Amino acid sequence: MIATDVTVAADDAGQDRECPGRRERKKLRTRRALRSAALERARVQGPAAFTVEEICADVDIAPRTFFNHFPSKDAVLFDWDGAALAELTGEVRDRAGGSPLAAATAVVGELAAALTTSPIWHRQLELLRAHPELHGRIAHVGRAVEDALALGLAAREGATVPALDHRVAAAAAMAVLQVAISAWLADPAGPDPRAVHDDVLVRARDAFASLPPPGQGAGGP
Amino acid sequence: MIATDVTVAADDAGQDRECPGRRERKKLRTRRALRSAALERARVQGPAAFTVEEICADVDIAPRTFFNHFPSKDAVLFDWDGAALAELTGEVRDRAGGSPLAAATAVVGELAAALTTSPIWHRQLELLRAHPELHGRIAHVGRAVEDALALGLAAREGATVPALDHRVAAAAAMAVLQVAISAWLADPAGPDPRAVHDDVLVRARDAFASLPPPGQGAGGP
DNA sequence: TGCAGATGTGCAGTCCCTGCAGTATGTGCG
DNA sequence: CGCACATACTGCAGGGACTGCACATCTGCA
Repeated sequence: MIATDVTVAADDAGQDRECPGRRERKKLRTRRALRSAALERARVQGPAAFTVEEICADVDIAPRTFFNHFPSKDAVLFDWDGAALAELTGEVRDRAGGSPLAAATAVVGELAAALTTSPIWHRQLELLRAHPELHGRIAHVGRAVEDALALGLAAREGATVPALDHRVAAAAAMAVLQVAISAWLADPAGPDPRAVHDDVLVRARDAFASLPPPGQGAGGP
Repeated sequence: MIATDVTVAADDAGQDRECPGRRERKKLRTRRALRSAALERARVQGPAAFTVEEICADVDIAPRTFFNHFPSKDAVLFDWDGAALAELTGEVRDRAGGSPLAAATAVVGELAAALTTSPIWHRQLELLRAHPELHGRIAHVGRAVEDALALGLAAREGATVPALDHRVAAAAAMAVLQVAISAWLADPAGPDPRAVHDDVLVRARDAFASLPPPGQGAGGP
C-alpha cells in the first residue's frame, strides 16, 4: 500500500468547499485518494506501468468502482472536475475592467502562481517533467480550461456563448501558460512560474506588436 | 468492404514524394489505405465504433501488422508522419526575413489555406465537425506541429534548439490556427479557413496591442 | 544467387473499459 | 424511529486495444 489516508488528507487540505453531506464528502475523499495513489504509483513505477487494479487496492475499492469516479485511467492523473472549471469561469466573469485578453491573462497569471503552492499541482508537474510523453494525454485538460476561460469572458459581457474575440483571448492566454510551464519545467532552478508567465506574456505582446498585416505572404521588415 | 483501393489512390495523389524503392512505396500505400479506411469507417459508424480488425480486413492485412504502422488506433485518423513534420520545419527554416512570429504565422496561414484543398484534411475536418469529442485525441498532433514550427524557427537562425521566443511564436501561431479551425468548423458556410485565420490573427494582434503590462493585476481604465 | 535487414503474421496474454444486475449505504420524510 | 427513495459500490462476463515473441516472407544489395 503506497498512498495512505494521511497523504490524501494532507494533499489539498483547505480545498474543502461546501460539505453538502456525508455522501458527497466520502465521494470526494475517494476521488482524491484515487488521484493521490495514482500520482504516487506513476511517480514510482511510471505512468504506463501502474494499473487501475493497483490503485484500487491502495484505496480499497473495487476496480469496477474506479470507473464510476473517472472516465479513464488517464483522467485520474490530471483531473479538473466540473466544479473547479466553473469556479475558474466565475473568477474570469467577476474580473471587471480591461480587455478580454487582460482579464484572461490576469487569471491565468494567478493560476501560474498557484502552480508551485498547490501540492497536487506540484506533484503533477513533477510527474510531467519526469515523463514528457504525458504532455499529449493532458491536452484535453488545457482545452477544458480554455473553454472555461472563454465562457467566463462571455459571461463578463452578459453573453452566454463566447464570441470570437473571447476565444482568441482565452486561446492566447492558454498558449502563454503552456509555453511558460514548458519553459519552467525545462529549467526548474530558474524564475518561478509566475515570473516566467509574465516574461512569456511580454514576449508574446512584443512579437505581435512588430507583426506586419497578414494576407500578402512574407513582407519585408 | 467500405474503403477501396480506388479511394486510396485518389485520396492524395500527387503527394507521392520521392520513391526510394518498392518497399517504401508499399509501406506508404498500406499506411494511406489504413488511414483512408479508418476515416471512412469513422464517418459511417463513428470513431468509437469501428475496430482495428475491421479496417485491417478492409485493406487485407493482419491485425497485428496494424500496430507496425501506427502506435494506436487513434493515431490512424489524424496522422502526421515524421517526414511531413520535417517538411514543415524546412518550410519555416527557408522563410527568410521578418520576425519569428511573422514566419510562423505565414506558414500556418498557408497550412490553413491547404485545409480545404487537401482531400485528406477535408475528410478529417468533416469527421472532427461531426464528432467534437475527437478534439482531445488529436491535441498531440497540434503539439507535434508546434514543435516542428519552433524547430524551424530555431534553424532559421542557425540554432539547433528553439529559444523561448521561438516557442512563443510557434505557440501563438498554433493557437491562432486552432481558434480559426474551431470557428470555421462552427460555421462552414462562412469565409474559407484562410480568411478566418487572417481574421483571427488580426484580432490576436489587436488584443495584444491594447494589453497593459502584466504584474500589477487588473489596472485597466 | 546468397546474405542481411526490414516487414508481415500468428499466438498468447495483459489490461482498459463497459453493460447489467444485485447489494449496501446515505438521505429525506412522516 | 422506521420506511421509501436515491446513489454509490460490487461482481461478473465480455469486447477490444495493445504487446512481446517466434517465425515466415520479402526487398535491397553485393
